[in-house]
Amino acid sequence: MFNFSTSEENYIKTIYHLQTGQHTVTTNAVAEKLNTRPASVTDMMKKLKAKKLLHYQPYQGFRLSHEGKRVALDVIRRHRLWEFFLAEKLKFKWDEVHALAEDLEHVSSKKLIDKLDDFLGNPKFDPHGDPIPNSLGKIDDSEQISLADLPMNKIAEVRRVINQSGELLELLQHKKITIGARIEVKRKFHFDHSIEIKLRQQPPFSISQQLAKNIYVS
Amino acid sequence: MFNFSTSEENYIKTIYHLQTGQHTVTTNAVAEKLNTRPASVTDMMKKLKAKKLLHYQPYQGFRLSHEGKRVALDVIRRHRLWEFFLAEKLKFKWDEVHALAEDLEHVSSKKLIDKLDDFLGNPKFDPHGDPIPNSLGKIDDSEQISLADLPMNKIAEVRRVINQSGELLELLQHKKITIGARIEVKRKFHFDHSIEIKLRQQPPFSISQQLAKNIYVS
DNA sequence: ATTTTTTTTTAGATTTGTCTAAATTTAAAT
DNA sequence: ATTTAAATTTAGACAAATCTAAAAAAAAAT
Repeated sequence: MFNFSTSEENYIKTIYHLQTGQHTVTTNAVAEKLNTRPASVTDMMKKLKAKKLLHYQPYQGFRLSHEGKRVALDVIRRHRLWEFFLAEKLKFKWDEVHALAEDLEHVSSKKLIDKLDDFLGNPKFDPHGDPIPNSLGKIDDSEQISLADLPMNKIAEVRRVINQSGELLELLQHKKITIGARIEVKRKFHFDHSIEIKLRQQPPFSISQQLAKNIYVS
Repeated sequence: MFNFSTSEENYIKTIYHLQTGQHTVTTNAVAEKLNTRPASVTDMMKKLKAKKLLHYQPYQGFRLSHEGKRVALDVIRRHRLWEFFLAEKLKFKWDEVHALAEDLEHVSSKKLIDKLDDFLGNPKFDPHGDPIPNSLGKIDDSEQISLADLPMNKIAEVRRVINQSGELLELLQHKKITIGARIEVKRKFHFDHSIEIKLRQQPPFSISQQLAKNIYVS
């Protein structure tokens, strides 16, 4: 386990997010994401290649190495845990937490992050619904779908809510729909697309399509 | 309100701690505290002088300006709030929090720190017993004395406990002596220097001199 | 198959914060 | 009052991370 600069961590994290499937990540894409110039990206790629954090041949784009992914997941873990902390404990709005977590994520004491994780109750998803890697870098990759698209009689877990308005939160609270709750669709009414759902220890009740679309489960 | 680099903040904070009374702060003293070389200190002093954060004439030492003190208190506020958070919420030992807070203190969003302050219940003292400046930079400068030295029949407030052993904490918990509790010395026994104390809503009871010496009040 | 355009890299410069070694100033000692 | 020692500053260099402008390579268009 080595230590990386804030700048290195930002590049690694960005590449992680950009690299999906087999595709190679391009210089321009990274430059745009990080608001820097392509030349700066090339400079950093040389550095990260020398540190064996990514595979890179000039003009051929790059991909993170195994070690690079490990570092990326570590940064992402820190980021998402801080986001969770900011939203859950400090009552920041969902759209405010990202920018603050960008700074906090670079404080990299492993012990600090693991204790923070415990303090927060080992959350599995951040306030945006993105999964939080555990201390080994393992990430829950189960797909999330809208409750409106959940097949009938399949039990799923509430992961997140898209809309962050006070009105929605009030409604959820009243219906006792909380993050982590197990939920099941019992019926679908085609007339208005409302659905009847069932929570544990409760009789079934129905909710509007509008609400269902805002709730994501997996 | 401007923004300062981590390095600038560290210099300002260090000078604040070193400057007591009328004395001027020396180049060597700062260099030693920050583990840098005197030449680096001189370089930074020029920079901070240009930013009007301190008064400085070559070879004459330096003192923070009004603005410099404001910045210092802001950094110190952030540092001590994070220390409180780490000790109180994440259950770090008192001797572990300082190093971590050194990193966290440079995340400087005012809103973040004010929300953290509220979340922690607006603590007045950090785990080492040092006062936490409020968001305006005002600091509680009341003296702290050992409970063993508190005059009789004078009500004081428990500020901190020197020793951080589990044994001591266990004893304090049993006696229900907590930070912030109002406490009063009722009698002093000269035989063994034990003292009889009284807490609110409780009958008086006595504690050993050894314990009293470890409790600081103000 | 060229030419043109786009992408990427190189070369050289800049800023911040640091350093070493030498020069200068101040303080201490004789 | 000099000399010596200690503290401080200057001069010049370096590493990290960035930039601009120019060169080179790859991709797209004719």
